[in-house]
Amino acid sequence: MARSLRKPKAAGRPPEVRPSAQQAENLRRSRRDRAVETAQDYVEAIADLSASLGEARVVDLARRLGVTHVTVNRTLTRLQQAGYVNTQPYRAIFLTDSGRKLADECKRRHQTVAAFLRKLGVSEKTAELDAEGIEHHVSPETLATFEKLLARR
Amino acid sequence: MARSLRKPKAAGRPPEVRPSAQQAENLRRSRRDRAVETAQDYVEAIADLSASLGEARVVDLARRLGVTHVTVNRTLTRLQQAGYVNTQPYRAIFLTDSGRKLADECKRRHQTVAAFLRKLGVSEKTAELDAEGIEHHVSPETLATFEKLLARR
DNA sequence: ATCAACATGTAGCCTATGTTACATTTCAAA
DNA sequence: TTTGAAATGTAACATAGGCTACATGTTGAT
Repeated sequence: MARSLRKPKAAGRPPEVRPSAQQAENLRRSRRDRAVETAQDYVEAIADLSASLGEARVVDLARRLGVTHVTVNRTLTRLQQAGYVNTQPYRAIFLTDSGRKLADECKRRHQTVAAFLRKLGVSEKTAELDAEGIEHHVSPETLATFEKLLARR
Repeated sequence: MARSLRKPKAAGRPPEVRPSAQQAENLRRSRRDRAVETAQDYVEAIADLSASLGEARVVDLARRLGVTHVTVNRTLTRLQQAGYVNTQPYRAIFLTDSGRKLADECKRRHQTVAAFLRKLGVSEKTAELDAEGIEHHVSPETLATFEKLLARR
């Protein structure tokens, strides 16, 4: 009843390599994306806080992101290595040009996704909630489609 | 120029507790969701492989998910603890009732999202790619909206 | 000018998810 | 029936992202 562990020499399945490989690639990308999601959430939060409070501090970021200041600290170290932020001990956090650019892209994408969902009839709260997760997985093509549909009507 | 580290006693910002707290909660949820994303990807893959090959084996899963068999192995251990799969050493992997139910939900959600994107005019390939990442972040309300719009027209 | 309270930093621990390298088991074929 | 290649399992390591507990720095108020 159970299939053998080894596939028979010549028999085997047809070369179903493509679909599986394609899916694997999709999932791999999906995972790889996760690595940058954090960076995006951080730079976006830093940009917002800088705009509303004049500067971004560790505690504010922690509150905003829903984590402890320790997590914020460690992540900031990596973001600095990645060239997105400038930090000095006990000082406020500033975005680099690269960080600011990323933040702008993220904000725009987030707003587009949220606006699109609202336009579809999704409630304000849910749209915001879902956009938070979805925004990181929307390709340029899909984003463009959203924008086009938002412009119409 | 730099704002003080401590906020002035009474002055401070207005109780901007809500927006920030809400955002933090959204992000927290977004993160929490990640924990189950893996389970969903796995049970979905197992269901598909079982359907197409008669059973799901570790190598097939690894190929399909784009990871090594080691990662698959460890994850399966946790999925078994979570009650989604049944495994025995050197044997094929089987979904429990609970696992099958989860897989069905995921598949349905994935197909809905992909179909919705295609209907918007997104290309086949991109729709599939984006759906892979988006599906895990679509709330029941948004999914229902997608389905409603798919039914129309 | 002092100092207590708050912000920030550090040490150490945990889980999830990846990896490579190597050991063990299975089974189709010689 | 033997056997070797493929499948599976295990050991040991790395990174990302959480946490608590504790140490250190800063500064508004006294």
